[in-house]
Parts: sequence; structure tokens; C-alpha cells
Amino acid sequence: MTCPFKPRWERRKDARPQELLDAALDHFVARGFAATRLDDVAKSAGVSKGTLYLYFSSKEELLKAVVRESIVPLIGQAESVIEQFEGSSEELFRLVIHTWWDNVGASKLSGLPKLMMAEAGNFPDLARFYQEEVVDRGERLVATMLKRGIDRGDILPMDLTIAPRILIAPMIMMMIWKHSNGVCAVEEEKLPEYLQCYIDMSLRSILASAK
Amino acid sequence: MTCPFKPRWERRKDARPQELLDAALDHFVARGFAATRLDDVAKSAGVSKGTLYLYFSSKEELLKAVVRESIVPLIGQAESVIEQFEGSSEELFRLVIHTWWDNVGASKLSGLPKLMMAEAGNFPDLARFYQEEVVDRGERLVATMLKRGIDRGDILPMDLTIAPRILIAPMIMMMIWKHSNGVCAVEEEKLPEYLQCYIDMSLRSILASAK
Amino acid sequence: MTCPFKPRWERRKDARPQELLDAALDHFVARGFAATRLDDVAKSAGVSKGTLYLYFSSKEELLKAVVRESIVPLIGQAESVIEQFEGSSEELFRLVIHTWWDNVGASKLSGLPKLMMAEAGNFPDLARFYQEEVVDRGERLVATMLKRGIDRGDILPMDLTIAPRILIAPMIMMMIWKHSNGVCAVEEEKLPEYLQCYIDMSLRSILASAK
Amino acid sequence: MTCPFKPRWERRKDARPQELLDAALDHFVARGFAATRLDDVAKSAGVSKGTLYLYFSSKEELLKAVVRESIVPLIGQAESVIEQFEGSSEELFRLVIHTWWDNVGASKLSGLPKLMMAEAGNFPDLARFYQEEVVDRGERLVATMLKRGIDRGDILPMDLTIAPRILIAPMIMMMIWKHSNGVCAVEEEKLPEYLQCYIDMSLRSILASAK
DNA sequence: AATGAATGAGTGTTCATTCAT
DNA sequence: AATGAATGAACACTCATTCAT
Repeated sequence: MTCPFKPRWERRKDARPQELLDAALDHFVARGFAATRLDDVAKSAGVSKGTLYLYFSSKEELLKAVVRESIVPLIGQAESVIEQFEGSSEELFRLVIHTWWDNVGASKLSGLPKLMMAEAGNFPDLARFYQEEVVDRGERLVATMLKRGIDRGDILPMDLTIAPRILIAPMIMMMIWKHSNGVCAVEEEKLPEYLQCYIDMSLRSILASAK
Repeated sequence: MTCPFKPRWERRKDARPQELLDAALDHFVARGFAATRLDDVAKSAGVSKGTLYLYFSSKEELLKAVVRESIVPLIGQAESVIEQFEGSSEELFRLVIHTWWDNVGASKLSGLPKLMMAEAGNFPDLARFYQEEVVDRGERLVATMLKRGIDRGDILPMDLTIAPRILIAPMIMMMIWKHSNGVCAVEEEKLPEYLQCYIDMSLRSILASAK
Repeated sequence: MTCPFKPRWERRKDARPQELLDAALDHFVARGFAATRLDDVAKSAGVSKGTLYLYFSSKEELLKAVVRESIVPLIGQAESVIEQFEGSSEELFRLVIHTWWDNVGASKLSGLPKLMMAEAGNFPDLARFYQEEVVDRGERLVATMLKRGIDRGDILPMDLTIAPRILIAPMIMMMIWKHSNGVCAVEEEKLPEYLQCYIDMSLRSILASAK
Repeated sequence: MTCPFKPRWERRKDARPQELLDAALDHFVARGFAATRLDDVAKSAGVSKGTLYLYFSSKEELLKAVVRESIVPLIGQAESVIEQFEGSSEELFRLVIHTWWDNVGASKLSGLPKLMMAEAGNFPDLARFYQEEVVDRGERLVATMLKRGIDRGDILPMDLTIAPRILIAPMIMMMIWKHSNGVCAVEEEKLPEYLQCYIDMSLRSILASAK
């Protein structure tokens, strides 16, 4: 039987890596991989530089862990939303977008796309991983949603190899804007309006019913 | 027959700067500012590292020059297209997008948005410059185009402070994709289809006439 | 018997700075600031180049530290000698000069004057610091000694704004000679004779009693 | 028969090297050898950097030329003054010092001692040259003057291998002070007083007659 | 004779990584 | 587990030197 009062440091043993990943994501997103100093990451996480190496064997591995660990919760949720949904495509689209934004766009995970766009060239295998596990799954998910609507008749027929990406682009851009340090910055309180505008315009372009 | 002996160097004070900027843009876009080695930029331009410093006083100044020199021709063209156009909004939109893509999207200038998104955090004043001279002017340009259509009656009323940015987002993403080394990569020969799809979807979402 | 395996490095945060300053003073005096390579300083101190930067943020700060740390013990000793002395001016002069030479002239601190003369032009604020903390205090000290003798009657009246500097000049030159690598070099074993000659000539020029 | 009107550029052909040496001496004295940029020397002389290499094969050769060319007129004058003089030792000493200061101390040649002290360590053969051609000849000259006085009976007997150097030291220091950029700086208009004080003190220490 | 664009070796500085404690 | 002093490879930047013009 273990003591029911866990000393703080024992719990931290498990907690530490996530704190490190959080700090690392912040810095990588803000300054880019190369310009991020591990000293700064460590300081943000409240540990020494050496401690980082207890959990990640190199700066590159830290980056990979940041990406890999971050996406785990990214896609799964949305996939199950679509499978179980029964209403109209419009309702579904609104639901998916809002769910996505609440869970991802509003969190620090929203920094991932910018990070990957910026660093893909320097880490090809990480880029491949991200492409397969995030981009491809994300597009398939949207394609599924569109296909469902086309089959139901409330979404116009369209090329499902291309349209999903175009449809999603403004959403990705909004995530990038959040982290672009003043370029195309959007005030926090205006984001709902942007989301609204984005959804309305998108629906008008895909719904079968004249609006 | 040209002389087979290449001179160790050649006086080209006039042509040099642009060659250096071209090479620098390539590397900055591909690897990011920090990960770009001036040695490599110099080699790409066919000069020695020291030569870079004859024209740009530091790596940072080189980046600034890349951005500043690149945008000069960027915006002006499109602005004049809109002012002089006389036809329908649909025709104008198609024209503007195609002109833009031919002149910017298809050139290496298409790397600029990615570069600025990635480095804005590290170079705040450069970010401000880019915001004012490229982003703001670009949005004003699109807003003008929409306003014109709304006044004519062939474009639906909409919030002109938000819609332009949403409308343009997929276009910016396409430029970013071109340079993201495998993430969301689009095959060169499929780009016209993407453009087509983007234009069609966008028009459906803004035109007053039911399609 | 000590362990024959030298560790790759050793923690000596306390001893390090002084060792680095010692090594730096040697090189700066021997070759000048600009011609001194930090690699060499580090090697002399038995550390790597990077270690220097753990203690001094730049080459210039290293120079400043060398000067600042060196003079702390320089002047104070002599000042107290004069204050407490009770004998004749001749005895006092002999004592001051010998004390000075034993503590400064014979140590590596004797390199400071040459270093400062050579680098004052490149580091104006360091020069000002040296002027105020070493030169001015040194001259005041000699002036005090002369004033005391004039008041007692065993030293001739003289202009105390000028004479101290002239009187001290040969002493400073002897320190410079020690470090001028062959120019005006004086053999180590002849130094006592030089000191003797300098003292005798100086006394003859300032003492009131005909010699 | 040559044209009696020499165009300016033809005379400059010979004049140029001296202008270059003058500019080089200024910079070497002010900043030291290593910290002096040939760019700056060239600019001071009003020529391009490449032109320097038409006259001097390297930076080091320029330094050597500066020293060698400078000393030619240095010593000769004083030597002849002593040989021909007929009056008392006091008069001779005053004459020699004033002649020296007017011709050397007051000119830019006064920068030479500082330059040689600073750079002797980096240029051993130049140091040897300077030692033999300037220092040794200078000391011999002073020794000759003292010997003459001792033989006449108006100068006290003293060790002629040591005393000359001590006697001359304040003079050398005054030359160094002129170029030490604020360290021990002496106001231009106070120099005569310093000279006066130096001469009086020196005479009191060497003259046989009680003063 | 004179220029100045171009070079590239050399050095100050940074920072990911290691390891004794 | 955690630290932080030490390392050294890497890179920005400088400047003496070269050479086509």
C-alpha cells in the first residue's frame, strides 16, 4: 500500500514532460526552431537546461515530441463528431467548426500549423509524419462530411480532392494569424465575428439551397 | 565560343544586389532566417561570403532588403487593375486573382508570406513594415473591389472589415503551401484546378445572383 | 599519489575568474588588445574559449575587468604607508619606492601602464576610469609625500601640480620596459641597480640638504 | 629638355609615400597596429586602399617603413650638436633637450616610442632595429654628453651604463603622454612648464655645483 | 598609376550538448 | 532526478590582400 499523501516532487516526475512540451511549443511557435534557445525553454518551464536532456535526447527530438504529443488529441474528436451526427450539413458544418475552434483554435495547439509550415523544410520526416497524421486525416474528415452532404442532397457536388483544402484554408490562416506577432493580427474579441463570417461565406459556397 | 577561363571575379556592381536578394529569398523561405547560412546564400549567388557584406551590412539587413525590395512591385499592379476595370464583379474577381497568381503566386515572391509569418516575431519593425505596406494595402484593395460590386449590385452586402481577409485566405495558403516542403504540397500541374476551385467557391459566396 | 586521470573539466567557479584575468593580462600586455586571440587566453588559462563567456560577456568586458580588478590593490597600500610614516623624507621616499616596486613593479601588474597607454585610444571610458582611479590617485599620493617634506623643511619647494609626474616618470618607464619585449629591456638582475640609481638621482633633485 | 611647369600629379608620384607614411603613423599611434584598418589609413591619405599596395607590400611592411623612415632624421641632429658644443654642461643639456623637443617631441614623430613599446612584442625584428638605431644611439649620445661633463668637472661622476636611461625617461614619458588619449594627458600650453620642471630637476641631480 | 569590387582566412560569439556533482 | 559549469563546433562578421579594369 502506498502512502496516500504523494509528495509534490513525485507527481512532478510525470508532469514535467508536459510542462516542458508546453514551454517548448510556445518558444518554437514564437521564434522558430533555430532561433529558440533551450536555455529559454528551460527557464520558461522552471527547470535547468540539463533537465531537458533527461526527457529529450536533443533539440530536434524535443520538436518532434512537441508535434507528436500535440496532435494526439487534435483529430480524433472531430472524427467521432461526424460519424455520430444526424442533422443537416449546415448544422454539422457549424458544429465541426465550432468544436474545432474551441478545442484547438483557442488553445496553444493553434500554433502547430505555423510551426510545421516554417520548419517542414528542415525536418522532412517530421513533415511527413505531420502530413499523414494531421493534414491527410483532417482533409479526409472534411471530405467525409462533404460526401455525406452530397449524398443527402444538401451540399452541392464538388471535387472532393480539392475542395476540402480550399474550404479549410481560412481556418488554418486564422490559426496562423493568432501567432504571427502583429502580421494580420486579429483582436481576441473580434475572433467570433471572423468565425461567423468564415462559416457564413463557406456555407453559401457549398450548400445546395439558395441562400 | 566563349572564353573557357572564368575570371575569379567579375565586376557587376549593378546586377549583384538583385542576385543576392534572389538567392537570399530562396534560402530564407526554405530554411527560415536563423537556419540560413550566409555561406550558402553566397554560394547560391556565386559569390563569396564577404561580398554579401559589400551590399548588406548584416544578415538582418539582408532580410529586410529581401522583404522591402520584393514588395515594391507586388501591390501596385493589382491596384491599377481594379481602378480601370469596367466589367462585372465576377469578371473583375477572376481577373484580379489570375493576375495576382501569374505575377506573384507563380514567382518566387510567393515565398514572402511564409517568410514573414515565420519571422515576424523576431523582427518587429520589419513585421510592422510588412503589415502596413503589404497586408493593409492588400486588404484595402480587396475591400475596394467588393465595395464596387456592392454599389453596382452584383455583390452581396457584407462586413468589409472582415470579409476581405477571409476571402483572400485560401490564396495566401496556396502561396504558403508552395513553399512548405511537402506539408499540404500541391503538384505544380494541379494548381490551375485549385485556383479554379477557389475562384468558383469564392464567387458563389459573394455574388448576389443565385448560381 | 594523485589520480592520474584528469577530468575533462572541473568545477572551480570561484577560482576561475582570477585565473582568466591573469591569463588575459599576460596576453593583452604582450600583444595588445586587438592582436590577442581569446583562444589563446583560454588555452593559457586551461579552459575552452566558451568558458571565457561564462564569466565575461565580451572581449572588451574582459579587458575592462582586467584593468579594474588589477588596480584595486594597487594604490591603497602606498597611501597608508605615507599616512603613518614618521621619519625623514629621504627614508619615506626610499620606502615608498621600494614598497611599490616589490608589490607592483615586480608583479605582473607592472604590465598595466603599458596596456593602458596602448589601448586608451580605443576604450575612452576605460581610460577615464584608469586616469581617475590610478593616475590621479597616484599623483596625489606623491604630492602628499612632497608636501609633507616641504612642510618639514627637508624637501625643496616646488610646483606640486607638475613635479610629481616628472618624479614618477622613470618608475613608470621601468615598468613599461619590463614588458616591451627587447626595446629598452633591462636584465632582471640589474633592476636593483636601476632602482638605486633612480632613487639617488631623484633624491638629489628634491632634497633640501646639499648632497 | 623637360617642361619647366611640372603638372601636379607628377610631383605627387614622389610625395605620395610620405603622405601615406604620415597617415599610417597617425593611425598606428592612435589605435595600435592590429586595430588600424588600412581602409582608414588610405582614406586619411586621400587614396584608395589598393594604392597602398603600390608602395608597401603588406601592412607589416608599412609599419616597418613608418618606423624606419621616421627615425632617419631623429638622432643625427642631436649627435652633431654635442660634438660641436663648447659651453658648460648645463647649457649643453638645456640645448639638447630643447632641440630634441622642438624637432621631435613637438612633431608627430613623438608618437614613435609609444608605437614601438606597444608593438615590439609582435614584431621582434623591427624591435631590434629600433633598439639599435634609436634607443642605443640615443643612450650613447646622452652618455657622451655626461662623460664630457664629468671630464670637465661640472657633472657628478655616475654609472654611465644606467644613468642616461633614467635621465631620459621623463622625456620619453612626455612623448608617450602626448599620445595616450587622455591618460596622463598634458595640456598643450602647459608643456613648456613641464619641460622646465624636468630640466631643472634633472640638472639638480647631475650637476656638480650645489644649486 | 590608381581604383575598388571581390576574396577568404581568421576571430569573436553563441548555444546545443555533456557530465561531474 | 536535477543541476549548471564546461565544452567545442558552427556561424556572423571583418579586413588584409588581390587583380581586372
